[in-house]
Amino acid sequence: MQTPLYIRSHSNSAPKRSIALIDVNNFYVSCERVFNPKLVGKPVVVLSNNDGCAVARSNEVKALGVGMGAPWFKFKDLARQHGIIALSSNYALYADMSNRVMSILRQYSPDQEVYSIDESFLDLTGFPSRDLIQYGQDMRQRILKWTGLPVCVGIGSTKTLSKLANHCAKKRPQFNSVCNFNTMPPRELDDLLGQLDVGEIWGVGRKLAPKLQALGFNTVLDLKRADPERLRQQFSVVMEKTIRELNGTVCIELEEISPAKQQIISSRSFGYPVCDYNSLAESITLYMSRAAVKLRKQQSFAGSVYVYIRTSPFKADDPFYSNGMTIPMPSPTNDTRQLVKVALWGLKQIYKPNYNYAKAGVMLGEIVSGQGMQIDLFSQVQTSPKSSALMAAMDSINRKMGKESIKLASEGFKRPWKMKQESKSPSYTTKWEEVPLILN
DNA sequence: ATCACGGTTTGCA
DNA sequence: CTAACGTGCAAACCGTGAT
Repeated sequence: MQTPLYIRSHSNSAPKRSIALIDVNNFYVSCERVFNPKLVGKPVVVLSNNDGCAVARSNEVKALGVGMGAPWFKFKDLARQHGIIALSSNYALYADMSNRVMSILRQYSPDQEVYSIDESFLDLTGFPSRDLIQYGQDMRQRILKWTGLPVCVGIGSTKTLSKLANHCAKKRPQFNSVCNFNTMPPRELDDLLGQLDVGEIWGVGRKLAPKLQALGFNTVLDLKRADPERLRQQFSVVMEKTIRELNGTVCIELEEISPAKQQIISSRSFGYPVCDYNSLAESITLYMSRAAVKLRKQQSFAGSVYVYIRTSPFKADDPFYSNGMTIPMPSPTNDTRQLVKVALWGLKQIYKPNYNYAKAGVMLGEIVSGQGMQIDLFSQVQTSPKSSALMAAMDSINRKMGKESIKLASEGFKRPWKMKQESKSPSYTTKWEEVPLILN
């Protein structure tokens, strides 16, 4: 079970970095296929919360032209024609599978940044560069064997380059799912970068790509050769960093410990339009409870609360209303009850009857750390021992007994507004009662 | 003219 | 059967009032 890990050799001069980006192919769809092999080879999409739009597509679905984020009701007909199987998202399953993948990857380097639910950076600097392709193949094999999930590995000297290498590993069969830019001859690499669209670059999206193209930067190579100073004027410091990273200068370091959030959001669209104050109040209570759990998990305190509600911007015949307000806390807190109370007060201020509300949410702001207590004299965090003991007890019970075993009564029990999830798979790995019995 | 601020918009994944 | 378009975060941007 223990595979030999390379011993990293450190030289005194700053070595060329080897940074790997490992990412699961079509992650949510692949998770579903692990537990339901009938889905293999078929066109499958996973829908966002509320069964709103496509957030993961199998290759078969991509081939049918369904874009990322396509609204479900708009391609339902196409789905029927081609037998696309649409599933609601099952975050309990994906989170659990993600944890398994991440802990396997952790065996391959002491320096890991978990970048998203399905992506991880590993710093492989000092590992013999020519062997890294084999090392990457090793990761792939092990993850496939132990979790059933297919991954691709991209390696480069910066995070931006490793992202691009990963893209090549996925799209270009000659790389066989592992692509190492660092072992390619410079000319060959530039030739490859010259074939990649500028929009493939990490941080260049829907808006920036056309702007860059208008300036004549069509390929990754074009941007790599751009003048970072000049583009910084025209765009921003982020663009300058991107260009330098394309040239192999590390500007974006691995963040092994994720920095504490400066703001924490919890919001949801409703399954059905909501008009009455009480339903809104229930949902706000629930969202604030979740936000407060996140806040305490990073051991912080919030100095302000933002609460907002809005109708659907898509329904032309319904009158539109959107409002929100920020409420400063007298002193930073992480007590659910106090935060909920303030949020509900805010809701009362912005609520107007007779609108069809489609979404509500809360945001915690002016977040300060509870550890360093980097707070000025006038706003000391004052947590009564009673409050923090209660919150700690709540969190620990919910950790042990499952989410929301204990909650405020005002969160509501019926939740008629709760989101639509019409075809969710069982939580195979986290809920016994949902696992189907297999007899014979 | 410049700054700090808060609220809003933009952009990305 | 209806009607139906996500969420979380940071950074940039922008108007305003104070200095």
